[in-house]
Amino acid sequence: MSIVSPPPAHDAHSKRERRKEARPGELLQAALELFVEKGYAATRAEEVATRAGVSKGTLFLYFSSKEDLFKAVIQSNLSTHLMAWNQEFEGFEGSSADMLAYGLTSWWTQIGSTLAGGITKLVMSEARNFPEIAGFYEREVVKPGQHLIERILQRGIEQGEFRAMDVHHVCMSLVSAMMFLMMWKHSLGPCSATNPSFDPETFLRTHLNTLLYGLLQPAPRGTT
Amino acid sequence: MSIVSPPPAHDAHSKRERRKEARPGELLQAALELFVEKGYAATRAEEVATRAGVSKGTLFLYFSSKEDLFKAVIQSNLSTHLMAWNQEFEGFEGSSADMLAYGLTSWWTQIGSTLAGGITKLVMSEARNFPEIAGFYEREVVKPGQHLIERILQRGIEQGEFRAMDVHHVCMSLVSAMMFLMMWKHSLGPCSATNPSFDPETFLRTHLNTLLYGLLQPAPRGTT
Amino acid sequence: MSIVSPPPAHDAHSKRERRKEARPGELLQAALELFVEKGYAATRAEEVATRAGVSKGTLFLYFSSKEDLFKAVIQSNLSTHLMAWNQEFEGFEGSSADMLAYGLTSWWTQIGSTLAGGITKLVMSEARNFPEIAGFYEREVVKPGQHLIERILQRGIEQGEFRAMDVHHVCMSLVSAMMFLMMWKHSLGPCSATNPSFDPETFLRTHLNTLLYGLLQPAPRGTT
Amino acid sequence: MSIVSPPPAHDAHSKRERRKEARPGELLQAALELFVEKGYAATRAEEVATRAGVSKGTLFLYFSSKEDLFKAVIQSNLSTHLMAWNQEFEGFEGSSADMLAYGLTSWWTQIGSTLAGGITKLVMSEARNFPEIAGFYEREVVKPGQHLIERILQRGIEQGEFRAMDVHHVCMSLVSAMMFLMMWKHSLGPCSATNPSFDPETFLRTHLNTLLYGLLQPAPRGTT
DNA sequence: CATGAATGAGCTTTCATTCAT
DNA sequence: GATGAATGAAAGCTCATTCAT
Repeated sequence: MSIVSPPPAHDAHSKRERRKEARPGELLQAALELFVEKGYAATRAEEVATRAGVSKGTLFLYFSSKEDLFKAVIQSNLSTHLMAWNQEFEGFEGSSADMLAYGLTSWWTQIGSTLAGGITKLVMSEARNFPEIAGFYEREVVKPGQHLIERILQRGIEQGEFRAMDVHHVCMSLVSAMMFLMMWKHSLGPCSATNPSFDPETFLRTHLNTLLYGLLQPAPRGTT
Repeated sequence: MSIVSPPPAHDAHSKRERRKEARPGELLQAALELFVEKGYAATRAEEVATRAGVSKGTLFLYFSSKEDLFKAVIQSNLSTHLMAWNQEFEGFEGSSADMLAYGLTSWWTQIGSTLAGGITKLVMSEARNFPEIAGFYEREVVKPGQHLIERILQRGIEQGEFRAMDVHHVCMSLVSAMMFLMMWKHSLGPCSATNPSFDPETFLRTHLNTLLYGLLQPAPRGTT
Repeated sequence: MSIVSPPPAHDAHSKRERRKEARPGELLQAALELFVEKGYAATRAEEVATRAGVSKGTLFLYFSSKEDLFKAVIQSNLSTHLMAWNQEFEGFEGSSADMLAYGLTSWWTQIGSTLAGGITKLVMSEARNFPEIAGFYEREVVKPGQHLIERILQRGIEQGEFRAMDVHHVCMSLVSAMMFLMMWKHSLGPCSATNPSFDPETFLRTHLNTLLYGLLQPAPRGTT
Repeated sequence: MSIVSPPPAHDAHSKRERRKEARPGELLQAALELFVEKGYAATRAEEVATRAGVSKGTLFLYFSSKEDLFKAVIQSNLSTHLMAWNQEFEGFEGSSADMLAYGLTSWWTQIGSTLAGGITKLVMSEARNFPEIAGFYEREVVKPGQHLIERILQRGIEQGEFRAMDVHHVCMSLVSAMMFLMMWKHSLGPCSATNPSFDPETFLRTHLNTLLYGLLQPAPRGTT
């Protein structure tokens, strides 16, 4: 169940040929790890090749340039979990607040905290240099994700759980927390010895709770 | 009306000296533009110089290295604002909620909506490759910024406006919205024609309101 | 018959591999020539590469920096000889005076009269600017060289050939002659048409003889 | 009695004008010190100017280039002490051995150990790049120096103190010790923590004594 | 197909030299 | 004359890309 889709191994082929077919996937996996770890520019083509167990030259046999490799890495790794979540949404029975909590938790476990989270950071970092990728990412990830969250919010309103709201912008508030976590995990976080106690899951829970319950004292509410 | 270094007030100086005083500001402005536009690593030192109307060598007359230039860009565009805000905080008379609203608005007007907002995206993107800059940014911007917000939240609690909360994590919720805006504006935003209706100021207001008042219906409160 | 790295003995290799094995030697030879001719600082890395028949980049494939190249030049031209001489010393049967004579002659034949002699001049010239190289030279060449000479002198004393002496300083007297020759050959010598009759080998022999037998008339000895 | 010839100070001139006339001398002095200390290439033109108390531009008012400055430094500092010694030689009454000892001692005190010694090292280091200077140095310093030493040796032979010898080469043996000292003092010496006990004057004395008395045991002399 | 030696454009930084003031 | 801001030619080093083997 690797993020990278491994090619099916026809068992009639020799080991060597199977190896050959796996090459692109191995290279993509190596590239993914390194790009996430060090960034696109700072990753040398040879490193990718070495980690994939091939030589520099071979890399360029499968990808015409480093840029091409980058695009392939991103695209091959954006088969999002969104479809699964969409289905879960359809059958969910609990409150919409629970749904959000469940969604955020799942997201962090399955995406945010994994290499896939690094891809988001990568895409954000390189978007300006690779507009094509930015567009792809928005179409494949951002849009569907927003749609799902907005549906949950809408459901909450319709069921009387949530008060009326600007669904789109509230959705962004939720998304912002997720993006924040990914950027932190892959940018400043690793560079700072501070905030060592910062715990993503606690943050997510706090964020959601604050959004749900608000900060103001119940008492003086009507007063303001 | 540049954010960077005010024009010289002395009028007795020769044309050349006036140029000299203006140089650092011109270079910082050029660097800011190019860094935000193309990224730090992808911007050549000579480009910065050229855009500032000087030669390569002159850049290094004012900044000892490209990295030094980057730091100066951060400092002149962000650090200074933080100091000003800290002072405003001291004299602020209104409610803490107003204070947050005022702070977010000021931030958007003076930083978020300007090129300076791109610096954050820049730093996040390059942090792993330039740990020293990451450290510098954390020391000069993140820490002071968090400190300021947390003080406001604390003030709200002490004055009975806000309920007890995990100050640090709530602070992050506010920060996440700002960071989200900056990433959006400088990463995916410019690359996608979609979300044209997305309005940062409305988003900020919505975000703050949601944090303050919560999403849940007042009625079922306490029930959940 | 180059001093540097013997030609490959393996004959099963392809043309390309044979080149690869020869490269370091070719580069070292080119570097030696240019360094001696123009000085270390005044020699551009690319010149060395060009003279060795390769491109700039290739040089750095074999030597991680220009300084590294310099060290390798020292090592391949001087350090190796010292080790050989140390071994010869162990098996030498003749008188210590003969040993000195043999040593000086060998030195002149194998180092002093060759380009390798220029290295010493080179190191002396650049020592202040490249302390690390100076240290390297002292560790690799000066120390072992002095040690060898002092051992010979010591042997002479112990065998009753030489009278008691300040071994270290007498060693320096021998070294000074060698250094003088190298400085002369590579500094003033080539620039002056004078002293055409100056013959290094005769000088060395005279120097050693004078050191051995002294200048004073045997008669008035003890009187002074 | 500075090594650098200070221009005569006409007292009718104003202080400023006197300053102006002194400029070249001050620049030469500053350049001398820095060239000796750091070498020609490693000394920046601006450093020289700063040490002389003027600006970069002014340096080029007096010397058309750094190279020109270098030549001027060397030439203005080679007014050797040889004339004085030649005169002392004429009137010397003691033994020729004493004369050599006295000469070497004086030389070290007045030249070898001073900045002038550094000039020699400088000349040796840069001779290949400045053949003109090398020639100048040989004519003005080397030749007269050799001539003086050879005359002393000749006198020793004629007076029956010394045995017959190859005067020229023995002269070189003496010179080699002096050159060795200067190179050591200005090259490897300052870079090596080793040989801390190395004392130039002791070395010179030992060197001369060894040359005079030889190393071999008096007893087995006729035997060899 | 796979390799890895070789390439060379490209980048940051230095510093002698110029010239407007 | 004096100044010092500005210049731009180098130089060391990296790394994506090529291609002979």
